[in-house]
Amino acid sequence: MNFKEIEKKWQKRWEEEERYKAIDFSNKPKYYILVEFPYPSGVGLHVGHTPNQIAMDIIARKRRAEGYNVLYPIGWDAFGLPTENFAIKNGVSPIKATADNIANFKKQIKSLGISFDWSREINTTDESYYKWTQWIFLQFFKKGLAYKATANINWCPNCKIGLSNEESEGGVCERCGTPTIQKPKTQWMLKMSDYAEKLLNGLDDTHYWESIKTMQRNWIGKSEGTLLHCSLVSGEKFDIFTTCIETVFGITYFVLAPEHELVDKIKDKIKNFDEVMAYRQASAKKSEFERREMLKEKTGCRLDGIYAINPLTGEKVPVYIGDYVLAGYGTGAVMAVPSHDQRDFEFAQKFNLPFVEVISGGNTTHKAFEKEDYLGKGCRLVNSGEYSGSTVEEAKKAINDYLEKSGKGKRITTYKMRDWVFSRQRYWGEPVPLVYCEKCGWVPVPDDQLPVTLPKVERYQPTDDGESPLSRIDEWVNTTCPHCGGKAKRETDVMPNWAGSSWYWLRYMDPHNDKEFASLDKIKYWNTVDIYNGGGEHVTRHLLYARFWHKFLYDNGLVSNPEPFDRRVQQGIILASDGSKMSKSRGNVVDPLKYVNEYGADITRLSHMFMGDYVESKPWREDTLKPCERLLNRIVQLADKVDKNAKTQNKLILAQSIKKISEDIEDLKFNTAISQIMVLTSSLEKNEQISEEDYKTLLSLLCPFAPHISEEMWERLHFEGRVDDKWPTYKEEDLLENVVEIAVQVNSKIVARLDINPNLTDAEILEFVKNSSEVKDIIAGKEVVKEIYVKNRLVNLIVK
RNA sequence: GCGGAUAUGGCGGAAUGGCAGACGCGCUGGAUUUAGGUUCCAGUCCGAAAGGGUGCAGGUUCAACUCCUGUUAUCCGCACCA
Repeated sequence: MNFKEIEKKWQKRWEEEERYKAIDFSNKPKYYILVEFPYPSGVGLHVGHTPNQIAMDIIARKRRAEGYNVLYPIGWDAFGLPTENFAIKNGVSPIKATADNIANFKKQIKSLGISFDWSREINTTDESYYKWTQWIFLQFFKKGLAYKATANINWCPNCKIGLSNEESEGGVCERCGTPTIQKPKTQWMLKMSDYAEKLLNGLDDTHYWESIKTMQRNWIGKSEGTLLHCSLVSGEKFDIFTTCIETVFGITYFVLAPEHELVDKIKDKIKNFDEVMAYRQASAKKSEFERREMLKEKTGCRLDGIYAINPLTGEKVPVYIGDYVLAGYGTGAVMAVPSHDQRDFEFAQKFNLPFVEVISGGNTTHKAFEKEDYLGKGCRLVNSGEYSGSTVEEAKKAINDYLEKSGKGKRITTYKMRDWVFSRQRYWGEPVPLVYCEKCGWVPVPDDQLPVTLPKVERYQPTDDGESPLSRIDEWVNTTCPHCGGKAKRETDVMPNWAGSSWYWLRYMDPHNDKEFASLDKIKYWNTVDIYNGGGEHVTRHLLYARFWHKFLYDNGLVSNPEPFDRRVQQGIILASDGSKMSKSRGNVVDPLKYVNEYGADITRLSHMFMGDYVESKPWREDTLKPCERLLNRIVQLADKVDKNAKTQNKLILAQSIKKISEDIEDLKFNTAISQIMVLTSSLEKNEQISEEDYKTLLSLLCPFAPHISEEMWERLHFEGRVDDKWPTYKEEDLLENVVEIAVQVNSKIVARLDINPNLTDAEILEFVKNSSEVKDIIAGKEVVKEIYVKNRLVNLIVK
């Protein structure tokens, strides 16, 4: 059988008849399947990308056969660094590089016979697309959710360029190896923190995997605690945040983040200010990466001559700065209770600071007795003044009440999730559609002037002072203020790669609309994405950004549903054969086209899905190709046995297969679904003749996995209609068996396997088992104290 | 350090708390073939057997790959969650 020729024929036919086009407002029930749209890199589509498209294609094809109006679209997430760097290196324009890469990807995807609705293809770098990315950004701006703030960027002092985290991995510049430093830069921010609570609560309305919900919850990081107003002996005030106010009597020092503003305020009073500044500078040089990696060894610096007062005890304690305290979380300052916080414990040991145990019941000689250890265990306070003797829970409440009454502090909720740094000083992104006017400040570009198109530049590199290359084009930068008509300058930063992917599923619903990003009618019809498949690496950031944008649009009446995705599932990463990550630099990228050319699309698809559990990451392997090829050849040969006059002899195995394959597809267990197709095929092969109905069922079950050959065999045998016109169903009664083998245990040990009639009552079966020759002798003369019968599975007799 | 996951034959992997190893790969033997390949048939967790066996140590249960506690290793993500 020449699979490749058949596949070309069917792919052409599907395209001509627009077979997989999703119909707006169809009367059929809708089903929206989304795969993360790929980044069209120069490496080409590789087998790391393809499983998700194949897997969702299987679901899409099954759903269509079941009578759904399926939306299964595809597009390109094409802005961003890889293409920009490729452009710089090779001296081609990113526009051309993107177009070339997309053409390549498209060819590869089409060769696999994925049933995308190509009429809805989108590309984040098209002006007609990013016009709306800019427009949505302006809605954030108009609602006060886009603001300017100073944030650190990774800066290479040698290349004089801002680097992404990826480009400065390990704290060194990827290009020249120079250690990077943290450089403050004014940036656009999106106020995601305003949506923390909504993003948290909204998870309850979704059907994401529980592990994904947990990761999002942890990322949002809601934490309820106490804001405690503290002051230095010299009078200056500062706040700290703690979740463990019950340990307040155990404070033996305070620690501020190195960048904390209080340090500047009191610099005249710090005796060792030079030393403090040196520490601060050393910390600033550390990347996030280093701060994380170096925490085995706590570092810090005492503020000599500075003491703070414990607001509850009035006690005088020293103050330190230390970079284990982060400026961006809480208040950038902590109360240190070394007996009950492990980080404080380590810091105190290093700097020889005192320990005061205030929660009894633990041992604090070698490590801290932390809240995880004492909460909910009825532990009581000690060394805590009037609170000594109270339980932790009582004390927490009483101390908080006292603080609120006395004005020394209050209960607050904080979130770990930070606002989103939304500027990049780069070229290949959506220009931020704002202009700055001396008189009017930041003014949005009016809707009728959108999009602000990305101008052509000669050099794609940022400037030496770290500004976007757009800042070099004076005639572009200089413009007039849309508000007052005076002189103004355009913002030269562009948006991050994440922007275009934060609303793309909405554009698929109405991809050619030039009046709105998508019409509300169509949004109402397609509504929530029913299943969204992507990589585990996007579970926190992309998924939160996307939900954030969607919720913002919902709050402004622009979409009809509060959550964008109902189900979120993820595929395992396909690694190279040796278990390492696939990447161009390693030269271990596997091109699916290679297998399509050699074996054809159907076998390539089957072999991808047969490789193992879809959800687990695994190395690429080729040894699943052969068995899948064998399977298809066997199914083709089986056609010779099809006989118009034959009657079905396979009710049971067919019913079992329909049930198992249907359920397995829903559960993303494609590997076991294929196993069942193999089992069914083997079973049918035992027949001399096969009825048309039986063979049709086999082809329909195979179709989502291997659509080309299924269509072809259906046509060759002149069956009516098409193979995917309807999904096979079965009758419950066909699943009933006449004889079932059960295991028989005595004292939980298997002693026999017996065939039983499952229609007998439980009592009859137990009687039958006890009287069987295999069991009779073993239990003779003993007392049966317990009898367990698990239907159609086993009998366990407990005897004494 | 934190968060999420994973651990089963020579290999990939199956198993609503109920017969561990489905389905494959590989391997062994046989048939077909001038030969190789293809295809087909049989066997294949370990052990001679009694038995043993799902990373390791405990626990719950008539019964544990599955649930609980602890522990180790590996993978992914990360922004030291006070």
